[in-house]
Amino acid sequence: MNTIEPSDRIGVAVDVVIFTVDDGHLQVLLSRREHEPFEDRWALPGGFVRPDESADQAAERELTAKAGLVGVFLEQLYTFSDPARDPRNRVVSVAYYALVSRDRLGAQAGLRESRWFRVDHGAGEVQVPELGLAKPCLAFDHDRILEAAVHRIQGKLEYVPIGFQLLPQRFTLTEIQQVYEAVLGHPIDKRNFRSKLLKSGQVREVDAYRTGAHRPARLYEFTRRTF
Amino acid sequence: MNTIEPSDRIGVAVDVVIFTVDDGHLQVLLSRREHEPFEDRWALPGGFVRPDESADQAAERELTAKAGLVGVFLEQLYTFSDPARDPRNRVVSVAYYALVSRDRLGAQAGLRESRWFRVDHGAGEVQVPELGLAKPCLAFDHDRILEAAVHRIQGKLEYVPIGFQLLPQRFTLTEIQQVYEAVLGHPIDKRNFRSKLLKSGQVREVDAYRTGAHRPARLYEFTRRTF
DNA sequence: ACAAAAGTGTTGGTACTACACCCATGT
DNA sequence: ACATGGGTGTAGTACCAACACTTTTGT
Repeated sequence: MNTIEPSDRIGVAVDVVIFTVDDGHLQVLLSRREHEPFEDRWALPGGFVRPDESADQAAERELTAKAGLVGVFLEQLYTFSDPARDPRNRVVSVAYYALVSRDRLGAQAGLRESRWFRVDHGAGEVQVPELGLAKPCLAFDHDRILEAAVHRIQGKLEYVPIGFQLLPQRFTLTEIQQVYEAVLGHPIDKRNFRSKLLKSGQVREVDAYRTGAHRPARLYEFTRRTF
Repeated sequence: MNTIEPSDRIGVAVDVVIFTVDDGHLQVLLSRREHEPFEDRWALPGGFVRPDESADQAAERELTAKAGLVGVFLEQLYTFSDPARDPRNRVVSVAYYALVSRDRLGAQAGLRESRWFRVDHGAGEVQVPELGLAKPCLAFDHDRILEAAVHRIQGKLEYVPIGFQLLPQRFTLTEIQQVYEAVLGHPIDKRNFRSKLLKSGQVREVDAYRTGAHRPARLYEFTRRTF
């Protein structure tokens, strides 16, 4: 118990659930696997933790390597350790989730056959409609990881201001409402949403308007800029 | 990236923060380490995950082996993976926390030089007064793990009914209030606490009284008996 | 002029806080 | 009888949900 036997050693990986909101829907970045096991199946971006880095660092590294993203919101989600979760080797996965705004997605997201997929979660069930309704639709236990990540951001959104991670620096109140609706999966009353958000002091109005096909919309920014 | 090199393998351990409430205070079970590193220092009970078990199973096994506890509330907390957290080998620790009622603590808790220590957390700082105020007072990064566990149960207690895990099946309203006060670290108004708890439907009164030195107190039990 | 999204207040109900006195029992 | 913990209600405030119309712009 005080020394580590080789047999006690286990592969440690990170998997990152990268979310964005686009087109009024929650989206997740998936990569097509290029190797066995689960070759050609869609999976969460991930990889092994190196001997000299923490899991947090490994997750950041994955984020940069697989999605070209630096400095985005990233938090640990849960550790998945079923001995059978990888059919070949014993691998424990420390799962993370990241939130990215559309405007930080450049051409990078085309790297390594990876794409954004819409995530639906109407009646409790979390689904990736493009991949069919039958579970599992992802490699390994990534369906479970995705489901846990969706539940986490839903719960967290209600009491911590993480919504702005999914928005550009300046945004309209309608845009932030759409983010909330996409994450929570249900419509929200416009007047209640706006008055609550403004009273909370999380946002401040700026002297600019988003101009478009109709009446221009006032722009806002978050008061606490993190990172 | 598709096969695991020996150099990618890392020791995977679990550490369990076992809480109880006694004497109006939150208490944590610590074991004295019998080996290097940190020999003779107090530490959270823990051990390596075996090749054929999940981290959850390893945590349950530790709970039984180190504290004689079976079937108690146990949840994953966070995974600690700083490469320097163990000065000798690379070990990632999946931390858990457990909640136990005093009445389930038998003579078992004397095993392997382990004892309960009071945990204080008045002004945000989490401290084990008996071990002094200077940090670190525990082995490895166990101070950080303990702190994270205290924050977790404080947050969770406010919106999920986990308080009854720290109580015997039947209890008085004063007893459950003392549990809340011990965990949250501040006094609570008696009338507000009672009316809120009763209105929530979490408890049901039973036809029995706790008799003692003064007026007998009505006993209650939780409506949802888990496990 | 019209289509489309922006913007704006009130009302009723519910939940939370603060607060002080009488009751039942053992000694 | 008294000391000790058990038990109870109300009033003010803050938050939440439901709800519909006017304004501004581009076409």
